[in-house]
Amino acid sequence: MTRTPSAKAPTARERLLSAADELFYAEGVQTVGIDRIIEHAGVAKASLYNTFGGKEQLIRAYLDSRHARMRERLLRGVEGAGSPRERLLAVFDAQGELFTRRDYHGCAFVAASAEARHGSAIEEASDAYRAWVRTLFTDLARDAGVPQPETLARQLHLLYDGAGLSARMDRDPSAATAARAAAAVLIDAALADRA
Amino acid sequence: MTRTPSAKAPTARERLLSAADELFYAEGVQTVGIDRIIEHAGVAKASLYNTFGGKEQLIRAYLDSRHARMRERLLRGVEGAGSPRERLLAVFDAQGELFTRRDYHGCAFVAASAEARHGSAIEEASDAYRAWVRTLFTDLARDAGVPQPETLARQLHLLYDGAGLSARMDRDPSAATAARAAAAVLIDAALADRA
DNA sequence: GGCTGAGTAGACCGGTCTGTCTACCTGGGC
DNA sequence: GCCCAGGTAGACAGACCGGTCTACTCAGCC
Repeated sequence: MTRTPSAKAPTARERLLSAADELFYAEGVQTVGIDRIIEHAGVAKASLYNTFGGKEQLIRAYLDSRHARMRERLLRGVEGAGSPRERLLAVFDAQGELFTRRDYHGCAFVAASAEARHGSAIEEASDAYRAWVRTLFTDLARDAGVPQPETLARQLHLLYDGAGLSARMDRDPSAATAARAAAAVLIDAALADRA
Repeated sequence: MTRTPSAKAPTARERLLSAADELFYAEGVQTVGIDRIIEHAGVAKASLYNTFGGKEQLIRAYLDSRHARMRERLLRGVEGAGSPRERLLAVFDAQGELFTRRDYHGCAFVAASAEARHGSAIEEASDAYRAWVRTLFTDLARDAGVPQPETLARQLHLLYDGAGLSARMDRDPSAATAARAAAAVLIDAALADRA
């Protein structure tokens, strides 16, 4: 399917995904029209419809690629940390690196879901992303030996969401360190509950 | 200006605001067009432009009314609580009441900001709302006697945001109780830091 | 050398968007 | 009785939307 040429000149598919990633993320999937994307990609309109089938599927592909990149980013951050406790906190460090980028515009899934219909492809992609994050926190919490890993994971996920939202809405990258500090308190409290 | 007739038949302004509140909140300020609103309000198009000047100003008025209602809701919840600690937690209870409503669709300001231009009236309204929430948490934290009320307020605001976001994205109203439990841990930890 | 698949350029379609405008109605105060 | 503010109904403008379609180009492979 995806032959990942990459070495040679980028295919129309790659150019479209790259343009979609840039424009959809910067201005929103509703606001940005097909014409802007094909122009920015330097690609014919027919290529978009032959390759993806329509705007909705292009949005889906854009979100899936965001999911994959976020997964790699968080896992890389986690594997560079030592103790289980530090691995949990490393998630917030990895997230916080994004906040300092001047093109940071909030969580792509939150933005895309804002005006999405119930049951849409956007909702599916968001659900998949959120489930993965939850699982990551749950696995790390279990490794840390807390009595109720699901409970701690849920609380940390709230902080994770809140940090991304605050970094965007308040235009304040320090949300990551605030979330990290709060996470440390919650983790230590959960660890203190061990028998 | 606003003579608040209310007793007699609702004015065009009131009908428009009511329709905007319903449709904008349920489907998004981008998705819902002028025509849908004036039809739902049973009002002529000219009335909208005479009264508000345009869609952007109508959105602004819609957000301002949401802000006012949310402020009343949270303050009512807080004033019903006893100790300073309970007053802080009451914010999450008041927020959680919203989550159980089947028409809950997330934070209106987050949704409206998702695809808003930088510097727009939407951003102004969101900033005002968020500043008010932050001040509420800060004042309550100060009343509770924690050493660094701003720090605790910031952390609780993260949980508040995360709860609203999770209730929407995960379609799970129990986000409020999870946030409340996490908030209790953070509050108690902050209180334990007192000299 | 000819075929094929991927891609290009751009006209075109029906529909929708915000916003403007004209023309008409109507009830309450003077 | 008259006026007029505030409202209604709806045509209209100009832009843009997602999507379809035709006709053409061109590189690589058999």
